[in-house]
Amino acid sequence: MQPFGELEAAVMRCLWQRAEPATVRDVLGELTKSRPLAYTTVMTVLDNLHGKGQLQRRRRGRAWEYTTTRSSAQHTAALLQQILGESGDRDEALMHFVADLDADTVTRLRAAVEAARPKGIGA
Amino acid sequence: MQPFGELEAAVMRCLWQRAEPATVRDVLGELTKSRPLAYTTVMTVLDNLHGKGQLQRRRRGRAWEYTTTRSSAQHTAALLQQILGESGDRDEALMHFVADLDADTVTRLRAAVEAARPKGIGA
DNA sequence: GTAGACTACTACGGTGCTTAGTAGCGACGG
DNA sequence: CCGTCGCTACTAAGCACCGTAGTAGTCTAC
Repeated sequence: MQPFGELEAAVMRCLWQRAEPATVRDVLGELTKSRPLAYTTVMTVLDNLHGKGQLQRRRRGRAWEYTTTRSSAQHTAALLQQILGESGDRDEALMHFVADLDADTVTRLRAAVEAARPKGIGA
Repeated sequence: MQPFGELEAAVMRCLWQRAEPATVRDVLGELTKSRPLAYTTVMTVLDNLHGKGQLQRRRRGRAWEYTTTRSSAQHTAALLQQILGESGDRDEALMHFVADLDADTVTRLRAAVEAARPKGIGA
């Protein structure tokens, strides 16, 4: 699972925002607000993302209806996980990471960490 | 600042491990332990990484001596930061991220978060 | 001044993303 | 029943980046 290309990212963003299943035409309509794109271009991208497991699809009439397999947050979390996993020094990296966060985010992170400590169920 | 290629990553790992400045020949010596590479290949990669700002270099005799501009941990942290920044829902993403961490890492993360709370100096 | 080492410049193949065309199929309207 | 329109599947070309390396030029040391 590697980072998306530019257009792929735009497509994913579009799908994440609307929370509802979208057809090629839906996505095309959204994307062409900012730049001209061919119908087939969007279709190819959607098909590629489906092939990569990033999207699910179901028939609606003659068109496919695409949905993201993971929420944006889940995807981001998985990316973070992966980056951290590839890192040599997880702990050091986490330290730096937290140190660079703004105060507000640190607060939320602290809440999350506390919530994730149910007394020691750990691995 | 995007993820490294395979060889680039190997070079960075090599430089991070040895903590000392390294010449092309040094890196070549290290990398050829696992696979055959041409001197110029390594040179090109080092030069590219330097061009991308990932490496600094200084003359030593006639050769360049390369050093990483950031520690491995800093680099990882920056990547994490970037991923998170590109995400739509930072908070949700962090929640998922923490939820997926193993207990040990959560413990360390908690320590990091606590360390980052010097009473409320916030942004 | 000749040899060796090192750099700069150049180049080519592969892969993945972006972009899109063409052909074919199926449904609906007349 | 037939044509048109929309949609999909297949195919493909351009571009960028990475990996890989050769060649030529320069500088030092002997």
